[in-house]
Amino acid sequence: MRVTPTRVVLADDALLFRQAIAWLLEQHDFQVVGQVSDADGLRNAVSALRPDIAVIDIRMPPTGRLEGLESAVELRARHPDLGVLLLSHYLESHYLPVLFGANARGVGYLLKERVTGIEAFVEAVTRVAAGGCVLDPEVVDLMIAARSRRDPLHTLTAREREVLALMAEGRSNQAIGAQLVLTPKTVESHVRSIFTRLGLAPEPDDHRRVLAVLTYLRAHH
Amino acid sequence: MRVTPTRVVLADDALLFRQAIAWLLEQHDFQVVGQVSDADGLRNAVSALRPDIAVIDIRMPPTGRLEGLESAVELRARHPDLGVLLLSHYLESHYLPVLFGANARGVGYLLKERVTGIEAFVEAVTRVAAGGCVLDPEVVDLMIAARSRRDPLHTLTAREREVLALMAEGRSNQAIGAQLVLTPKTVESHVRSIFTRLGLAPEPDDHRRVLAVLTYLRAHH
DNA sequence: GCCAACATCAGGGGTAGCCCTGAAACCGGG
DNA sequence: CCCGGTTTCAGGGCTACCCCTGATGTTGGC
Repeated sequence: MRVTPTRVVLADDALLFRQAIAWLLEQHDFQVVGQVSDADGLRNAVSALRPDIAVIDIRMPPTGRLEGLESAVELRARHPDLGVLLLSHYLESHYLPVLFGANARGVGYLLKERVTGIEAFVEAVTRVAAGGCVLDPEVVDLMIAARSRRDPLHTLTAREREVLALMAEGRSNQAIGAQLVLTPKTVESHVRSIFTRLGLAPEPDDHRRVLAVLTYLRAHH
Repeated sequence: MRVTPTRVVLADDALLFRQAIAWLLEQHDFQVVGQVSDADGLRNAVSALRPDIAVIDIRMPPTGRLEGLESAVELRARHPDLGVLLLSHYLESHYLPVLFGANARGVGYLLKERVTGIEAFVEAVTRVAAGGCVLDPEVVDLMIAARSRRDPLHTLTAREREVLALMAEGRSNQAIGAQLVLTPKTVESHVRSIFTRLGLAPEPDDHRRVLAVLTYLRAHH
């Protein structure tokens, strides 16, 4: 009952891997309309063939550049309806925000070694081609981490922000407790909670109280 | 052999004192071209008579205003070559920075009760009229105190600033020692020295490490 | 109504960061 | 040449700040 099969363009500089994926996809009723090995080819193929989805391998270290990611960003801007599924060995965090831009429709990012099975991969291609969003859990973790890096104070509770504000004024735990009417133990409890929430693990080289104050000051310009 | 005597304008609301100073200066080959008793008179006299120097008494508490000081600031801005010698009973610290502004050429500030002798006073008038700078030692003390309040880091040694810079990055004493090749004990020694130099007494309500970091950050915008 | 998150606090323990004194080496200036 | 300031460090002590677990009451959402 399939009227038109999903049209796929494959981008990968490794011929073998490309062929393998193409064969795999065609076994699952996809139509691989083009295979390219570099960013220019990808651009041209998408413009000429108008596929439903581009499956792009980001092959970077140590040889290649980030051209896969860069052209992915470009493609999403130029072809809003195009699905883009990225495959990578590593997690390239730098381009994630710009890649998703405003919306996360028709985009995917999978880590190769974490794709458990063929079914999961095919499922991902289908979902992305249909405008869905498929992200490796690790990618999700990293993005929320990045968000909380942008405004780490939003992860704190109101009370914790009060305590941190006083810490940032150079007050001692004793003084904080006196001002907020808390026992010293409770102040310590809040301080500990602040540390963990700000992602400040107890490194021997860090003075976490100062680091917490610094993040607080940065968030308040 | 004096071609033109130094031309002086005297400003003081007390007639007796004014006359006494005028007589004293004329005994020492100065030419007192004008005597005034208020700020307006001073302004007009300087504009009309173009003296080399204005000797101004700041007569304030409890009656008068700070008009002497204010007009002194104004005069220095309007007449860059005019010497201005201020006489005061008290030390008025508030106007000192704005009084000196960019340069301290042709300006003087003496405390009456600390003028030891007539020779010293005459010498001061001469120096200021010639574009020099005469300041009571107490004034100097107060200015450097103000400067060290404005930039407390200048009171630190080079090594202490290195340590404080690392503290301001949230590093622990251990990490600081490792980076600067110091034993932990030496780091502690520097930290203690930084505290005392920044005037951070061991108050139970203060977290001095944070306070030291804050002053460091303030000094670096 | 229950569960999760928050806020409060206690008990009990470790140690980094602080205190003080003292001392040695160096260096520049009166 | 000695003297004050800087830099380096040790010994010895104290406690504020940190860790962990666990308990209680409150709140808000499903």
